[in-house]
Amino acid sequence: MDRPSFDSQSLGRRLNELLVLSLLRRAPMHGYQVAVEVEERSDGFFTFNHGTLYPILHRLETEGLIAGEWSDPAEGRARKAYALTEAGRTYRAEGLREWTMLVGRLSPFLDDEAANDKVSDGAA
Amino acid sequence: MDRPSFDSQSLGRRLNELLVLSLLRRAPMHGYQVAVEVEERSDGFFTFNHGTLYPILHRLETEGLIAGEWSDPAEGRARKAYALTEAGRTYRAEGLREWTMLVGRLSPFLDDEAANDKVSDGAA
DNA sequence: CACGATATATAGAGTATCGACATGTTAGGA
DNA sequence: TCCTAACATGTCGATACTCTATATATCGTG
Repeated sequence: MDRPSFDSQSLGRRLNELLVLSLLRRAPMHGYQVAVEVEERSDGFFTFNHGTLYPILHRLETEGLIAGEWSDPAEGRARKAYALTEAGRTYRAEGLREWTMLVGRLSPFLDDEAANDKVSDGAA
Repeated sequence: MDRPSFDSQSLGRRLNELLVLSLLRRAPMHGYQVAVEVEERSDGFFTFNHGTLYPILHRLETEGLIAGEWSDPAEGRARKAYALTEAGRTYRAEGLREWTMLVGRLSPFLDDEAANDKVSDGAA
């Protein structure tokens, strides 16, 4: 039983991937569009620098989690639309579970008033 | 306008700090004890490698968020007990708010079924 | 007296984001 | 037509953090 432990080093990367995969889940998008959508839909809370986003997309594509396809050259400006693959869907679901677990596990550490009440593993 | 935005790069660091500060909030502890408590109280989900924990403690002390005090040499094994300072308490509260905000902001991106319901004026 | 657990500390390696730079296209106004 | 801004993708060096391994020293027990 590999009890899922927490890796603080890759947390940022995982979260960024989760953001991208979740956006692509609704509909295929190209890179620039992903950046704009994330920023707009979060009121500027989440942002993607180009130097961050494109390497992420390349990585996800290399790993087979998303599939990129260049637009028809006849259709004007060249764009690469990314679609979520089956593996990507699975990966996203797994990442979502892990995120939820992290939030849940962290909670008792953060609000220790509640923890005091609940987890009195011994009279202090 | 300092709308708090999200910094994925320092997320791991912030979370580790939040864990440490939250533990120290209950009572002063020395480094080794922090590592043991975190691991025990989370059933092994969170762990602190020594090479990770001690630099964190040094950093927090340098920034005045915790105050370390060496044990009385007469009391046997040398230990450095860290206590949360006033600044540390403030910093922890702020970090907690930011964490809560992150979780809240991320939520609509992750479960977009719910978002679908909410964004479109669906007659639920 | 040797050994493992306790306790703190540092150095080197690896990895990922960030900011800057680079390239080319499309649409609109002067 | 020319020029500018927005669109669209891409790469590279600097930076910053954790992780693994190593080092030192004390305490209790057999």
